[in-house]
Amino acid sequence: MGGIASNPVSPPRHQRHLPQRPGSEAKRSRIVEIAMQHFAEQGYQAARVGDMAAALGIAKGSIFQHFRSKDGLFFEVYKRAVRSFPKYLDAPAEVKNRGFFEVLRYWLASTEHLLHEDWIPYRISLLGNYGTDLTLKREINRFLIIEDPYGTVAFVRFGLERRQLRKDMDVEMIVSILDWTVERFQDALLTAEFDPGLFRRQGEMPEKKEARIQQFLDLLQRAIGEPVVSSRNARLETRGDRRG
Amino acid sequence: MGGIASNPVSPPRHQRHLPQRPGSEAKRSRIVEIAMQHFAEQGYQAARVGDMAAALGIAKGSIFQHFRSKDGLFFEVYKRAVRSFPKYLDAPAEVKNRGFFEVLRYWLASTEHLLHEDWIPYRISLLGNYGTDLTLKREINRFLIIEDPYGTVAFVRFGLERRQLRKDMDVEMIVSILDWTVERFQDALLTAEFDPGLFRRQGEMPEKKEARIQQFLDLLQRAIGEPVVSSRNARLETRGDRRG
DNA sequence: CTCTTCCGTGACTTGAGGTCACTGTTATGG
DNA sequence: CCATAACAGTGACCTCAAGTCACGGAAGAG
Repeated sequence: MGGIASNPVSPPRHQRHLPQRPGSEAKRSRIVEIAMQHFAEQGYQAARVGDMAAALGIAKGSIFQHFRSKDGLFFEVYKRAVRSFPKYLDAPAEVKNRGFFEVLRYWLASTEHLLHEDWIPYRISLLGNYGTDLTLKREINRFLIIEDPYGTVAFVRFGLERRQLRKDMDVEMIVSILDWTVERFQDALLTAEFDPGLFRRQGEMPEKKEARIQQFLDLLQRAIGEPVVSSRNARLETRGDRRG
Repeated sequence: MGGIASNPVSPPRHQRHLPQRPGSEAKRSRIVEIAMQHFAEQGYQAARVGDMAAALGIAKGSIFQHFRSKDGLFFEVYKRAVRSFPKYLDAPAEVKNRGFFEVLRYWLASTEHLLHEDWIPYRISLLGNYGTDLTLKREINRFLIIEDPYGTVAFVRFGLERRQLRKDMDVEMIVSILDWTVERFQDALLTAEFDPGLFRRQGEMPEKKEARIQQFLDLLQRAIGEPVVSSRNARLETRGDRRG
């Protein structure tokens, strides 16, 4: 060493400093908000950081002062979008009282409505799931595991406590299956009208939508639901039982 | 607008002419082959068209004579990769004789092995499914629907004929479910060792892999399998029936 | 051998992400 | 109330990769 101890400028890392001043957080937030619009409207690649800066009335460089890169900015946008979604157990109490699969039905049926109100975060999550680089996707998945933003784990526990889910599978497996299929089913439902051709199959959705949801719920119930034993203490009173 | 279209389609005027000379197809093929390597190794964004040209010993411009854009080139690469995979019903005859779910088990168990032999096409399909732009993904999905490269539809028909799949669901629904879950399950199995952290959950895979496959098959069988009616001409002799 | 058609080329253009030395701006301290 | 330091913001600038094009050479056809 032997340098002058008071020299604080020694860091060879010319790492850009993260904002620290009070008003800074608000600015970051504004950037994220505008960026979300742009990403949602244009897609990841086509969205231009320069345009966002222009829309904000600031210099492009300023954006890179707050976010290391376009990827980093998108990641922040993605996190905000996903956090804005409701969790499974945010369903109304009377729905929750009717049990696991009714909660699921509730969300499947109302997603479309929520989407019409505010399609931007949905589009962002779609981009994050299917429309970015794999390196970013890795980051995103880590986030999803850590935060569990839809509260899937808690929801599965809820189902297990109510004895509506099988106990002979690991929780992990159930959570995975639920995540995968619900996500895809929802995407198929939604993109059928918003993004024709983006997802496969699931032809027309006019008024067959409810029927599809029913079919899907039945399927899930068979797959991960507690089996109905013909002669035992079947506590079915809380289950929304209908079957073709 | 700006579709993906790899083949420069019918120039409206004196646009660049598409290749017609005999040796041209072979050259196209060589480009796709090298491009596949580069995309697989670097990812979509990081792969450089210039590098591919250099590796081929040709000029960068030449690549753009055969493929309209990087996107178009990737699309061609993707198609080749996916077409190189076996179809469900390509399983050995003795496996097929054991029925639908045994065919599934066969592929799930052997995918890892196939992957070790040749990981490049697998990586490409991963990129196509999760790591490119949404516009490209739309093109990809159209292709998957039209070509059905894994023969899922035929496979489901096979299962229906053998009365191993429920008849109270549309074929489309079964195909969708199968596509979704198998794809994700496979990705989770494979990336667990090839791409740690890319996919969610499905913790350690050491020797529990077989158990996981079994669990997954059981689950699928409950979900889409023909229900086992206690007292009927249950033709179970061909089913791999084990249960915890 | 010549003419036409095609093919490959590489220098060039375009344009987006990202950087940096500098300048205003705001908070602290005497 | 000014001096000083730390920071926020700037925009000209850089880098680098996709995509273009006028040209020269090669491969048929006659």
